[in-house]
This record gives sequence, C-alpha cells and structure tokens, in this order.
Amino acid sequence: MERFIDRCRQEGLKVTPQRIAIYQVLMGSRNHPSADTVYREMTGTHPTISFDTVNRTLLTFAGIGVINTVESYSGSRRFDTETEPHHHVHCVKCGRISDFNDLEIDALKVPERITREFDIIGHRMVVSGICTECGKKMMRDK
Amino acid sequence: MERFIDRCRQEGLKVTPQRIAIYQVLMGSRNHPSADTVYREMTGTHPTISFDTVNRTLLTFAGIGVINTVESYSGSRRFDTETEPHHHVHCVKCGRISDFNDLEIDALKVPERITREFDIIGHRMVVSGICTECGKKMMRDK
DNA sequence: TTAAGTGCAAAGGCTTTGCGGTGCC
DNA sequence: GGCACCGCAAAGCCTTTGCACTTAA
Repeated sequence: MERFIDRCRQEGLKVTPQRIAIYQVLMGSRNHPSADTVYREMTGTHPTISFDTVNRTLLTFAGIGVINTVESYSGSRRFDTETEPHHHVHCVKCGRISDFNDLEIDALKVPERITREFDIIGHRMVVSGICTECGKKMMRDK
Repeated sequence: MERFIDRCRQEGLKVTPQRIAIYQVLMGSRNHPSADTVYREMTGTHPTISFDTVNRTLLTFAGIGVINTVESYSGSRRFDTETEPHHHVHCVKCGRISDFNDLEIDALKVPERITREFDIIGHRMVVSGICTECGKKMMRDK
C-alpha cells in the first residue's frame, strides 16, 4: 500500500480516497474483473463512488502498470491484478480466466522473423478449454 | 468453395448468395478483420448486403468452425480466417495482429493442474509488442 | 491556489434482438 | 410450402467524452 502511494506520487497522480479504495478491492480479488465487477464489489463499502471513476481509474492504473488489461474473446474489458508474467486459460463457455505459471513457457523465444518486425514486450500462453463446472452443466443439459 | 458448400449443408445451413460472397471475401483477406471491415470490403461488389447479415454470418461461420474469433485487447470482435493452429503477435499501439508458426510452441504441454480443471481445446502463444511502423511513428512524435 | 480528479449525463461504438418479407431446399 | 435467412430498425451494453464541482498537493 505504501508502495502504491509512492508509485502514484512518482507518476504525478493524486492519491484520492477513491483510488485507494479501488486499489484495495483489486488487491483483494484474485480474479480478472471487468470495470463493472470492481464497481459492484465496491458499492457496499463505498456507496458514493461512481462507475466512471472506477472505470477511469482502472484505465489509469493500467496506464502506469499497476494492473494490466487482459486479452478477451468478447464482451467487456477485463483487468489483471497479477503483473508478473504468467499464462491464462479461458473457459470458452463461461469466460472464466485462470492463471498458471510455467517456466518452460516463460523461457520460449519468439521466432526471429517476428522480432525483426516487432519490438517485443512480452508473451503469454493463452489456452482455451471448458472448465469443470461448464462441463458438468453441458452433461446435465444433454 | 465446393467444400464450403458441403460444410454448410452438413451443418444444416442454407447456402445463400450472401454467405457465398462473405466467404469469398474472407478467403481473399489474410488479415484478422472485424465485421465492419468485412462489410466495407463488400460494399463495392455487393452494395445491397446489410451489415447485420455480415455480422450474423461471421458469428455463424465461427460457430461451425469455418473461421475463429480472435483474442483481443479492446474494441470490436476480430475474426481469423486461418483455422489451423498458429500464434499471434499484437501491436499494442495500432492493434495489428500478425500470425506466426512455431513447432516448438505447438508441441508444448499445458501443466497437469490445468488439464485437471479444464478440458483443453487448444493453446496459442500471444505475443505483444510494437510494430515497426508504430515504432517509427513514435520516434517522429518525440 | 490550481491542476487533477470526481460525478453526472450524454454521446458514441459495437453487438444483439425482434419482426415482417424473401428465397433456399 | 416451410423454415431458415435477410434487411431494417430499435434496444442494449460498454466505453468515451464534456463539463461543472471538488479536492489533494
């Protein structure tokens, strides 16, 4: 939290109660929330905050690297509170995203043809599949 | 084309002039178009087609696996005409997506913890970076 | 003090839905 | 002839923008 405040100051961002509250919610959730999810998680404890502030703050945080935006297959923008390199599994049915780590994948090199054409920032494995819950649901529906 | 028509019949889809036209446009473009891009590519040759038909048809095609939807970081849904497994590089500035192939990456195994939790469909490396053009542009703007 | 941030409201994109008319099978 | 499909229009999300008020520094 100290470090978050320092980070804001360092970036010339004001440390407002809203930003602190949003940051706390983010640190408390190990998911990949949308702006709306974060907003609804806060309405209980911070009834006066507006959705716009949440959304704008998330974009601001993503801009300074406190969080990241996540690749998605549809719908609304998702954020990631885990800023260390890692990998994702998407459930194609419910959209749930899970993290995983894998040193072998981390160590992979991108082909030279690509490094010539792009300044590489990072890479991530994106796995798609069907999660256990959705699998069960599909069995029931059949 | 023959195979496309067979595929439609097989799936119980009617073979309409619109679907044929959209399929032709898709096969002619090696990009990762949005519905709007496909639509605008067609207005010259097929002035009477509606955006909705294009959009719905793309979703239909994606549903039967003729094309795929692509992971994206914002904005509109993008489609992929390449249905064989391959990998992607995203330019974080302009949103351009390039394909690449890599047998080593193809062969990677997903950790067992994940295979227990998900029925895996496939995996893809998603690289992010800045493309040459955007790099130049940033130099000029500085 | 003042520039940045907030909240509200409206506008803007993109996607989805409903429905009457059309055309493939 | 029936049912899927098309085109149009409206509605629904989500995101972005503009502006006046507030507040951290």
